[in-house]
Amino acid sequence: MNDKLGNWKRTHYCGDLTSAHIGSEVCLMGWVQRRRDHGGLIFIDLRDREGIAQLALDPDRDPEAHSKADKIRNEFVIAIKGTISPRPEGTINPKMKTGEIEVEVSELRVLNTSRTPPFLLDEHIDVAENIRLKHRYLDLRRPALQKNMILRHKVTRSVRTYLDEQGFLEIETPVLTKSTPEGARDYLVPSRVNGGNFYALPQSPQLFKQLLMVSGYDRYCQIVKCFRDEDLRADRQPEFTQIDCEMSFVDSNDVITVMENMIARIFKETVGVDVVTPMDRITYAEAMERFGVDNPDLRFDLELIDLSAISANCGFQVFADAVNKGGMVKAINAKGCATFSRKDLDNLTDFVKIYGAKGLAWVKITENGWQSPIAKFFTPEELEQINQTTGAEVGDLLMFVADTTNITNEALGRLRGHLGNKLGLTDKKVFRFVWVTDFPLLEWDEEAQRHAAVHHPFTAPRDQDLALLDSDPGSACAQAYDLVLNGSEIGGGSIRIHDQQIQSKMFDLLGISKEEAREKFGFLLDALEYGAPPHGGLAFGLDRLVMILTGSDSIRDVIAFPKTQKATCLLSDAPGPVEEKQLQELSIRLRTRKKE
RNA sequence: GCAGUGGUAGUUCAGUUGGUUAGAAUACCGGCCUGUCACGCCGGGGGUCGCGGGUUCGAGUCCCGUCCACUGCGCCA
Repeated sequence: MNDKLGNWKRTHYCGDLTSAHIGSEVCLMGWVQRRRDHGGLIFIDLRDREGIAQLALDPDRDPEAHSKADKIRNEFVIAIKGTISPRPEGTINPKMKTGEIEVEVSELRVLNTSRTPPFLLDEHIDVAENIRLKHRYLDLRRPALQKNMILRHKVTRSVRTYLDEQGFLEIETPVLTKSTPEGARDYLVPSRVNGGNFYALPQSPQLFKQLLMVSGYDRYCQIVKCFRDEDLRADRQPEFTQIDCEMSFVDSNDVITVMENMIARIFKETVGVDVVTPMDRITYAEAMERFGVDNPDLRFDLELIDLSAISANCGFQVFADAVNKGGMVKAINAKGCATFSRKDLDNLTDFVKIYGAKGLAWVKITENGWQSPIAKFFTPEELEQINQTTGAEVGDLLMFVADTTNITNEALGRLRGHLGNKLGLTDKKVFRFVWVTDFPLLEWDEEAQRHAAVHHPFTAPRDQDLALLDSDPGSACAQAYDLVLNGSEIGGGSIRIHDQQIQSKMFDLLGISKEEAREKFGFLLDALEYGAPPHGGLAFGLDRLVMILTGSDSIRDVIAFPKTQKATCLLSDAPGPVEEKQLQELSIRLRTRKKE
């Protein structure tokens, strides 16, 4: 059966071996990636978290080890002692990091056997995700995921080193806390001792980090789990990790500077990329105008062009109506895309419809002018005006959306991103950062017929916009900033309100009564009255950041034990039912109970 | 909650107009093989066609329902 580990000590990781080790006696431990049995000679690819090394077992050199190797199968755990030797002439494997050497095995111990794994743990194997998730401990044994986990570790190590150097203190905040109905849906935890009452898991440590500022810990940070009970996406999990920071006696520029230097440090130390600082900044208004979204991907152009002025009186009713009803007409000029087929264009039309656009007008610019279903609606002068404004040249494809401002921007903005991908303009090795600043403070919630905070209710308005809170609150801008990387929001923050009176005014604007504010946020309002310093901060989404650094398409590939789209864990089968007794202790009676 | 895609051997997939015993590759098992590296050669075993119902002489294939995974919309201060 299995051998004992005995007093063997591992001397090297498989992946670390190089020709510099030739002649060394080594002891390796790991998993069998693959066994190649030539009848006489047996090769074993031994894998550990750092890589793969080839073991050579010669029946003449060590018959005992060779006969043990005969029975070894994939994913057995073995330990070997042997000598590093150069591979014979002509058998060097340039595809392997350790391909110049192999281990001449002298002794072999089988530390454990393995059932045949449900899937091969090779790089090139493609397995359905539900099967990977069910056997996550095997999936995590694959080199690709191990690389991701190791890189994730390096990111948090960089963050902690940098923030420590900058004088930040890592302080933990409660995980069992109070439900705040603003924002995302809370995960609730019933209290046994206080029957009928519930804790909430934090959506972010927002209030506690502000309290820490009041307490004088003027630079706080925490790498912290946050929870939001909302539906999942490829880049969204219900529990996720934030790099959370807060600083006192600072303005937006101070926060941005400290944070972009942290990002530069991370990129240098994890992927060896030099990030140029200071990073670009654009205002929210400019982002919407040029890109239609507040998280623009600056790796490519394809900017949105406003044709509202030209369209207001044009002969095409769809365009004119959109503008005259207060909406807008915008276009994208996809250079050289006049070759798109009718089917391509139909697909793009379906794409913009997802975002509420009623359709996508298009024009192919040919030698003979406009080739387009809408060409007949425009006068030659109007055609010329549109050509000039969009910079249209022969071979180009113009695409138009005419709708409300919001729908036009969103539909074309998303189409821009979609085209960027389709046209291969989104190189994953390129990292383009941009700070988006001056977000609106409030947005009008049509359903609730009141203002809602764009960021959160503790975000400070710009100093110059304070007066607007009384006259025209909807046009006030916030001291808020998002960091966008390659079209993905990786972090966001703001200067907070530290003046209790302004905070009260914000609650008024948000339609939160004095009583309600006291009940929900009383402890914060009180704290603001005891010498709260000016402060602000920011939180990065660690998972998304690592996703981009590793080039992953799914957030699940950078989380060790992620959840499915229905927020279940296929490995542990969570969530699951509980004993009736447990429910009784929690004063909970279920409306329905699944039959066991 | 909604829309789309998918679910057939351990795994990745094919399966025509509804028609013989549901195939391939790979993995697995056995045999052979002393320089392979996704080794090779020979042989073998392996299927609740996601689940439930219906139509039919006959369903992997058509219809209804349902479950699961993924992508997106709504949602996510």
